[in-house]
Amino acid sequence: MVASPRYIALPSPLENELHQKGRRMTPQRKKVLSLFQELGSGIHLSAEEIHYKLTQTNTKISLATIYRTLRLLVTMGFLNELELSEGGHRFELLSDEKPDHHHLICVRCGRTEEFESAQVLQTGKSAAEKMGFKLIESTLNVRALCPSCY
Amino acid sequence: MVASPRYIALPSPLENELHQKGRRMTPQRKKVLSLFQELGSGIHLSAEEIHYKLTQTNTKISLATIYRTLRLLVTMGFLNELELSEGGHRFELLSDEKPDHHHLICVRCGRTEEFESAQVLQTGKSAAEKMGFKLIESTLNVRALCPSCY
DNA sequence: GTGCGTGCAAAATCTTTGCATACGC
DNA sequence: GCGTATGCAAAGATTTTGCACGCAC
Repeated sequence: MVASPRYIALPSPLENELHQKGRRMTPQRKKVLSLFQELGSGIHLSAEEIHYKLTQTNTKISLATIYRTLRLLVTMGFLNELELSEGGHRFELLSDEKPDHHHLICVRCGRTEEFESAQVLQTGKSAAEKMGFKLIESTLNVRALCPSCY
Repeated sequence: MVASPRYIALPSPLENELHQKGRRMTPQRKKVLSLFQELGSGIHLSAEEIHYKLTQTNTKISLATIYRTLRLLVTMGFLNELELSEGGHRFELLSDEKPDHHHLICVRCGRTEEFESAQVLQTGKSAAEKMGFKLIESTLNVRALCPSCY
């Protein structure tokens, strides 16, 4: 399946958001978000990996700033924080094209595939309603072994 | 028929498992598993919480031993390791009665409820099949706000 | 110019590990 | 008694924070 990359609007949504809250667009923040956008919405990165990749491209940024930026971007809804397995959290770009995507994780090699399911959203919704909770999101993690690992 | 009140010390499943692998049942391991069994299968504990609770009941056990024991019990299939939110991993007793249970988590106060869903199992199964993976388990995490938090 | 953001290093968490001792079997 | 398990403390790994300086606006 070939999902054609969609073009993003002219004024950066991140910049707009920041300015509305009296905060600033900086080269570091731009770089972190750009990295995710270049790699696409199916990619999961750790703070260390982001640091490494940006350093490779001659971007000067400290790990502390990356952590602060990641927290900011998650709070603002640009990134999603994942807790799939050991070795620290990972982050992925949130995309309107895939509002309801889930993870199929190979427990041996860590390979991760995404899939979508409207059913899951419905299940989460009714579970939340039944207990009087207000749904934010549902995430299905499927732990499995990939073809190469069994 | 009523036999004389003789108490036969039945070896616990954990003890059996351990002996089969040339390992040992120790008071510490007994205590950790007992704690989970006393609290029931819907309870999620962190290593620190386990340490605190056992220390409260005059059990002498080090945090390092708790970490080692938790890893052991997860490997042996007695406990399940959860990565629901920040602040470290949590563990829960695995129970045959609830093979397919999921989590409804309040993102503000951390309150966690469990629910079951055959649908989810099916969704995970077909996702795994479609990619040629072999399913181990599916876990649905529903992030939400509980009635007290909104 | 104001005050938010960054880099640096130290601190805070959470978890693992080396080693000598204790103890289950 | 043999060899695994434990306790302790130190080391690791990951993430946060205090502070002075720099820079976006």
